[in-house]
Amino acid sequence: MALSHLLLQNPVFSYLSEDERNNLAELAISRKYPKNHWISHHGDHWPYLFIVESGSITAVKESSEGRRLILFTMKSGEVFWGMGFFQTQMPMQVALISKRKSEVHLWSQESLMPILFQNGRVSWELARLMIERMKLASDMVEGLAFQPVAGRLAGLILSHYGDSMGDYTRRDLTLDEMAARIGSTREMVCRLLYRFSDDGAVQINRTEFMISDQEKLEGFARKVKG
Amino acid sequence: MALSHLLLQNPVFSYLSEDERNNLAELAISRKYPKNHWISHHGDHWPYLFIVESGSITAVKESSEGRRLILFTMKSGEVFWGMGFFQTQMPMQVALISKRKSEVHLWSQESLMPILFQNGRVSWELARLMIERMKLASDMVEGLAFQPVAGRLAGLILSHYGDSMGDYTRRDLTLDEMAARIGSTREMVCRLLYRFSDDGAVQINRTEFMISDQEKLEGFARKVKG
DNA sequence: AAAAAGCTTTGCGTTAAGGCAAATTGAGCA
DNA sequence: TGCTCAATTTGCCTTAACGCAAAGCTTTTT
Repeated sequence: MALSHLLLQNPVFSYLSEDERNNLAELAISRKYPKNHWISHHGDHWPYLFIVESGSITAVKESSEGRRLILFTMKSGEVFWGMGFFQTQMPMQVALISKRKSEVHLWSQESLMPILFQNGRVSWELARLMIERMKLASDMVEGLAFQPVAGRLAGLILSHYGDSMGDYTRRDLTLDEMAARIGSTREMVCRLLYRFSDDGAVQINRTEFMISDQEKLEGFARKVKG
Repeated sequence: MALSHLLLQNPVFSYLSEDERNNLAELAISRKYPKNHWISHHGDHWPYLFIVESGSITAVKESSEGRRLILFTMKSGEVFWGMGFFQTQMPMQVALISKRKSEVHLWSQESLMPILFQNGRVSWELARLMIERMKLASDMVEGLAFQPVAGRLAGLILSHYGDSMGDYTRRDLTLDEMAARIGSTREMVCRLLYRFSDDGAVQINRTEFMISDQEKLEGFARKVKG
């Protein structure tokens, strides 16, 4: 069965004994979501922890004026939890949305807590995972506070298209998606892409895209406000 | 002794047995810092966890252009840790600075880890504490991404001067400090304070300050970009 | 194949945020 | 008391970041 395999591979749950793992697999609630399903909303009480089986789930913040900020995306094998899993009164800080047809396995706080109390190593590894998320949040704060929009966009391009350096690739992120990842607007993103192009850092047309000068793009990414 | 008392009061370490707590107290490294001492720098490898005995420690990010962002301040009884405490390779994301003469008790990763492995409840409580920090980071991200500077300043005023609603108080934060807490500049803060004053939300002069209309200030705090 | 829907691109005007420098004022100290 | 130094305040000017709306392409649907 796929779940026990996921657990065995997992950097947190692999520290359970085989029995405990089987027990855990029993307790799991498995859910399938269609594309673009809202799994939870900002403000919800949602005391669950889950592991992604397949598909992809994004964590998103939304402003009352309709702006979006995409914080991160989770794929197969990744673990996430609602704030309410640890702090009973605390509501969700983000919405969770399945970007594609996805399957996840959930545990409620009550069902998982005994296992965590019993097993310090697993709790520890969970804490390590939280540190990684903290790092993401920390980087986001730093970007928003110190970098101009152009710098954040350059960083996004490098991390997202960094592999296909020098080749023309299909543009697989819409302007709106890019904007939501850096906290800006589609128009700004469009203008900046062509500014990067004017500077020779990238080549771009309506459907394709290439990083032509990594150094230059890194230069943009390093620029700070002030 | 003060440390064992701190540990007994602490929401994390109070779950240790008395023996374990005494053992923990033995292992602690106690340090006194003068005012404005840099305990660690951004980028350091700093694998420690600590509890504040007295004074106050602030966590700060700095940009290469000299901008500052104050993330939070810790006082007596509060616990914090460097990223390296959990993830050996991970450098500090913030600098730690003692704002006043302060004393802290530190534990290195090696000395504390066995206790955490052994004691799932303590690890769990530590995870809960991390969730609280995550909430702070989450709020900061939301503010930076969605609120204009005026909104962030209004929020700061409400949380910092909210107690002394309606009374003239000494201005105990400099413009630079306020600016560093909301990710802006002293000049902006100054102008906005007087704009709030023009709108009747606050009263202000060079040395004193009063919230005169809480509702109005909350109105500013609620405004969002877009 | 035509039409609709969804993205992308760009011109134009506006506002928020910031930078610099000079003037002003307090607070602490010689 | 008078002086020094740090913090505050403000005028003036610049730039970054938008917002809107009109085109212009692609992709999907009918």
